[in-house]
Amino acid sequence: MIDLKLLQKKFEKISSKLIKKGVNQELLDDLKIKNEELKIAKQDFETLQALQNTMSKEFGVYKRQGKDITELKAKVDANKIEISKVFDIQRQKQESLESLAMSIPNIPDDNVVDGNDEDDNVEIKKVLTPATFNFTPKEHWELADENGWIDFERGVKLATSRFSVSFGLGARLERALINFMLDFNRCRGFEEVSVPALVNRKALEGTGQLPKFEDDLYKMQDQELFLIPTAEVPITNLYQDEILIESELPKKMTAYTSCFRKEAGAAGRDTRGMIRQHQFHKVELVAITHPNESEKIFNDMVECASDILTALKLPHRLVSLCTGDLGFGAAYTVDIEVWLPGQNTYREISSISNTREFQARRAKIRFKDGKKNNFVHTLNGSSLAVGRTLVAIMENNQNEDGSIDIPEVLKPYLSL
RNA sequence: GGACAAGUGGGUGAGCGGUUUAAACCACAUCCCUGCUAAGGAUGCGUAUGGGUGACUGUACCGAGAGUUCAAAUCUCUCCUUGUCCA
Repeated sequence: MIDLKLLQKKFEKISSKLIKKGVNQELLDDLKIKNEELKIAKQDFETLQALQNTMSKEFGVYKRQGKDITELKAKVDANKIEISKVFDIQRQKQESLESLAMSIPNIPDDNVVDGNDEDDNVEIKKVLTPATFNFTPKEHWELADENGWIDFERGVKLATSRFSVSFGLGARLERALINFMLDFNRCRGFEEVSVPALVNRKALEGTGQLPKFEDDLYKMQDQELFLIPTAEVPITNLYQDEILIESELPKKMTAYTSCFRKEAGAAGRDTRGMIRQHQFHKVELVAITHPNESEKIFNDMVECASDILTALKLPHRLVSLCTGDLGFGAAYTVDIEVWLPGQNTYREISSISNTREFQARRAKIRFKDGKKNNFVHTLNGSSLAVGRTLVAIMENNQNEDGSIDIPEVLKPYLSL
């Protein structure tokens, strides 16, 4: 959640930044007015409440002294009716402010480039040069099919479209990639955790998927539980409602989970292959840090994900997202895009974001900063999307006969 | 699935509807005394939010939510969680 005090103080500056992220002006004006109104309503309520408390105490004194209480009771009763009226106003304003504030995205950092969509993102650097093929490279679904690694039809049979089944070396490669990535991250100081794949509403509100993006989540029918769209949700919320000791920071964690997304807004996009599936494997990095440290750790996380691709000898590039392409909770984001020769383009394989205190404020993750409690910074990033990594391996390592070279670093994981 | 019990500041743990302004102890912080593998004393010490330049102060919070009452940690109801004993 954005800092309402800060919004109030620097309304022009902050609202202009939020508008660049696609929030409309009226919403922000409304938020400002509601915030001011709530303050007044609260004061009204609290004044009456204070009066009520004093009178109640007086009541006790009267009784003890055996005094007549009829007059006092009349006053108290009248005040009580007034309180309930004022309280209703206050609560209604509180609720409407809260629901509005929860749907406002994070404020982009100053150095995020203005832009509307992914076309305005800025390339930071390229790593490794794509190989040239002396034949026309195939797309991964052809290769997956030829090698018997992935069966898209049977995935549809079992569930619905955008589900697939991996077989044999394809399945083993996925598992090898997961283990390789987890080990790699562990060596970079990220503690491995294993978390639930179902989480409650509060957790999703904490990281910002709710209340706005419920349409993209799979929800249980008989319980208020959702399948996680990313491990970021359970890992970050591990420390929800906690006050951490400064010396415990940073907390750096990595986890492998399946992720589940309805892909509600992506009808028609990437319908072939395993680029965009409803269920996919992902190894995630999350860091909970002191505010002073978050930028440094952010860079570590980008480097970690990029180095995994380098270790796999996969050409990729780093891209800084523009304001219009930033996710809901992110203050700034670096995407890593891997080269896919079959598609002759770079495709997102990792997205690393610093949410600064946006999620911490929502999930109430704080640390003792001297005498005061302060919000931590939370960061998350994929390292990496497993399915897309497999796609990249297939397309980049393909030979003319359709066979695929296994990356050296994975061979120990495959007992090859 | 059934029966019973419990949930109180960082921890342990008191709390007859109204001197509770949530005791006490531990931990922690600052200071004092002492003077060296110690020990003792004083003070402070929850969270959120509003007002005030500030000292200070208002309000809410005792698992969550509702109710009874002038007044609820305390009484009632529902739910959640944990524990124990059944199946």
